[in-house]
Amino acid sequence: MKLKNSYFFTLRENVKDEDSISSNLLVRAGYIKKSSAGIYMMLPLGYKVLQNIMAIIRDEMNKTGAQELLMPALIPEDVYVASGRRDGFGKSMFSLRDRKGMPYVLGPTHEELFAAAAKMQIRSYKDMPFALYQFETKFRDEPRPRYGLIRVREFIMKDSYTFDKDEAGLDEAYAKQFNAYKNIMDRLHLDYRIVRADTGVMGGLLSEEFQALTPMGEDILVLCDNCDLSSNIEVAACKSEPVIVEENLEEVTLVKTPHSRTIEEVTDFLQKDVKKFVKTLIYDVDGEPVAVMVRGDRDVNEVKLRKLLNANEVALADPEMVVAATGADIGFAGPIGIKCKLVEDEEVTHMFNFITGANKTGYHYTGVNQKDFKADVTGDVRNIQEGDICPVCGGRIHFAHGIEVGNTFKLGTKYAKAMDLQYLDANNKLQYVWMGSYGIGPARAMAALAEQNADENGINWPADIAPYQVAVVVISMKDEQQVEAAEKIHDELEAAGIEVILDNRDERPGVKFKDMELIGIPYRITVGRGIKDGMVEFKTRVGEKEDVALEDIVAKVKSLF
RNA sequence: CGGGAUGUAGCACAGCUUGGUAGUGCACUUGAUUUGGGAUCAAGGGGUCACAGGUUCAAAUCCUGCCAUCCCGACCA
Repeated sequence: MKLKNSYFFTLRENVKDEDSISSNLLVRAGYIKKSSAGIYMMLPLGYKVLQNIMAIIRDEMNKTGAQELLMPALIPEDVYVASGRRDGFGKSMFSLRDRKGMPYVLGPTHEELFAAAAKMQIRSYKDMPFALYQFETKFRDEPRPRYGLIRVREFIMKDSYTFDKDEAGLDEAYAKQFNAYKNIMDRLHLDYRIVRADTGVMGGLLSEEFQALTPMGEDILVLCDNCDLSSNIEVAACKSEPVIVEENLEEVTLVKTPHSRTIEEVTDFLQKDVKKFVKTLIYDVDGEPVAVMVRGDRDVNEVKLRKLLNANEVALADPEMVVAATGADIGFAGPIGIKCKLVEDEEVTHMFNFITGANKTGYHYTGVNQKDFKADVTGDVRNIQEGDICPVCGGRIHFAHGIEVGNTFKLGTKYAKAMDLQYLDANNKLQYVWMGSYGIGPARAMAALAEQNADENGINWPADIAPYQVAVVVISMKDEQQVEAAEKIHDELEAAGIEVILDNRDERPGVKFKDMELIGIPYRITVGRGIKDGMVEFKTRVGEKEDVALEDIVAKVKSLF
């Protein structure tokens, strides 16, 4: 590829409406450009990287024996109504009507259509197992797109689906896909962790996420200093510290706490350790108010709460619901005398003589103990924190941040039941098909790689991901000898199947060097004044310069691949 | 969906308070001098000041509405 007369541009400054290292670099380097909120143009350089990533994914998918196909993006709404997921997705589905008024949606994920496809194949247990996959554009109307390619509203996803006759078959298929995902992450050179996660809208038996580690990642990964615990915070179990029993139980005392609503305000006012407080939050659980008690320095984990209560939707209650449940303004809720269901975090049962709201505006109770109220449900409903005890081994917990690049689900028979996907077993009995689904976001992988491999000069792609492996920079386009030699190197490398970019623009050397580093080409050959002595210069993206004889340079570069 | 901010040249911004010829840097064009790490000088091109109304002799500037984008939160596969 020769730069002159090709589509290529870079920007010297950061752009205002990009909010992460990767998106700023990718935009500045001319890989992508925001078209509207959460929707991006994939420009030639970006599309090349994306295709390199997709090629690796496709290769690993094919190795599992999965077959590639392509589903439509435009899907009748009925399909999601039938599976019961129309409401689950809610506003995050793009929906539209055709000329006859028929409601359609733009597919956010494709379990339903794949189940329909499987239905055409499956009659008996002899028709399984098999696996299908696609690279398809997904549409999800995110409330808040951000971080460039990380959280977008339109993106390509590789999704695969496995179909088996029983759980053992699913386990095997899942293991195969899981292994392929590990290979993919390794071949992409991503620094990643695999964590247990919530099954969310997908439902099913098991969910594991492939998280690319980066400080800007939106997901919090719970890791242990001592064992191999690895979990998304949304499902990380908590274990309470050893209990120190306090013998002297105080009596409940009403204390005036004017203008003290938040935990910070009350702890400041009463001059007590925040761990002596219990905060009581009012949640709207499927329309009903539920009070949730956690220690003052803890956060409620809504995923755990939803599971504990077997609920569909959990959200903080609006002010009217809070006032109705507590009889007081927001900020004074407590367990004593609350007029709704009461959930107590397991850790609170180990606390003595603590402080709670009094359900009376401007007042709190001190000296509260278990005997003073009655919880309807007790369970683990808090977020684990750094420094907590590992629930598995007793070691200490620390956090990492990650970008969810891939996710694997053991769906079980949920979709088969919803879509009536059955087969005849060997005993001539109808059984439901066991499904797995597996997603990976190539563009997220691209952003995560840029995030993980950036320095002050730009991106530093792994060699087999970069849009071009080698840049040949001509120092002076007026020097025919240089131009001739550079073109020869370019042509020979290209003939050898190496992706090479020839910077033959009429620019100063500094501009060319900066640009090649910004876009992240791993190897650079500079053809300059040394050509008079038959020498060119070789340099890796982050390494030192090295003089190489012109006749050796092609062989040297070839030997790197 | 709540709170906040911003829309002025391809990019980053100033100008708005106090209405009166549309500005700066980068990028772009031409010329000269340069030429191994984002050159210098000179001369240029490029604008419906998001959009729609209103006030005014006169609106980027004041008022109303609207759209978009971003940030914080909520939400999130």
